Amino acid sequence: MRCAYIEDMDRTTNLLGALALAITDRIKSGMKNTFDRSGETAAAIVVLGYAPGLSVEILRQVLALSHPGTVRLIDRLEEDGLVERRKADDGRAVALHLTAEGSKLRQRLMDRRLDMLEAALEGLSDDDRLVFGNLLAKVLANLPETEMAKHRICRLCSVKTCADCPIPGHTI
Amino acid sequence: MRCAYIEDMDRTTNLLGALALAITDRIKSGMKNTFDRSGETAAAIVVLGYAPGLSVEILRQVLALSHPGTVRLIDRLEEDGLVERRKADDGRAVALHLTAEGSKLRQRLMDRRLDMLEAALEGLSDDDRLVFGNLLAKVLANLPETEMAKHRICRLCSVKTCADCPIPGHTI
DNA sequence: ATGAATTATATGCATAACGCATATATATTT
DNA sequence: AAATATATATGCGTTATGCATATAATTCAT
Repeated sequence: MRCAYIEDMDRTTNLLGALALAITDRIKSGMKNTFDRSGETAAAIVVLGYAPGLSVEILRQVLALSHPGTVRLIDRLEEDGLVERRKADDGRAVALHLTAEGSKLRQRLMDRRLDMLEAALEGLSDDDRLVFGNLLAKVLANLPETEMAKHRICRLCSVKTCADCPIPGHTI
Repeated sequence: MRCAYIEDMDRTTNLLGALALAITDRIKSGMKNTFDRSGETAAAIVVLGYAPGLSVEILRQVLALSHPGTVRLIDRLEEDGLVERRKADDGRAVALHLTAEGSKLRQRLMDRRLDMLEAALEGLSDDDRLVFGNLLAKVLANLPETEMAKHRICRLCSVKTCADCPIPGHTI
């Protein structure tokens, strides 16, 4: 026999999974309409906007891809004219930079993501939104187990600075 | 100039995207440890558990894949010994059924998903959890625009019945 | 009731997005 | 200066997809 209390816990747990899935579906599909690539390609563009000159190795860790996977991802973005490989201080490394076109696309991707999120939150009152935001922040603050996980969680975020970011000690 | 009100709205919007991404990352990675396939394959197993005898065509709509994509997905699951194609009433159609092994794997996948979700909610008080669950339900209730979208949102859910499901009129 | 349209599935072929193993170039350490 | 470590790139294979098309069964219109 299970008490109502436990049932409520299960409900919250499962609902979080359902909403997370629905929201990422929508964001992915919205972004795919703007930029016809899948996987971590869009995330790479957003991250490179926050961290111009990033190396392939660090980008790899943020995207949680293999080394060759990241190299090929950058190959594709370079072919698309969205990213440039430049010389880095460390002669082994490559400094990745968005082109002007890449920056424009990045803004469109981020806007599209926010559109999808806004639409999803349409039914919430202003009060509900505030409460919801604070709870989201509380959950987010507990999630990352490493420094890199913080960057990873924020790899699609639309914030200029992370002053408001609930994830402690996170600056990209 | 932007007022604090708008800033809070933006924060909630963005945080929902960040949390959704982090949670689906974790669920995907947890499920992948249990079952080394990606894409919609795990979702197919969960859905077929709820709807034994489902046709490829309906499954295709739930998973939002192309027809050939779904046929090949079922080919893989059949090769893995997880799904069987049986005769359907409609002679054109195929009735998809999980094998015993498929059902066992399905339970492991659903357990793994709940484990990841439980871990994410660890930092919330019981009160917070209830409030959070009600807000998640409110957002979820507004999301689906078609009947099929309801099934799609619930394609990984861990619920025997949808009596508690916040999505109106949803029975699989 | 029969031919036409529709529906369900499957196959041929191609591609995007990866991973593993390995090679190469540059830095760092001993 | 040699050995080791680090950053990137390439060869090759695989998984999960899509588009175009073929085949089989059902439904509909006459």
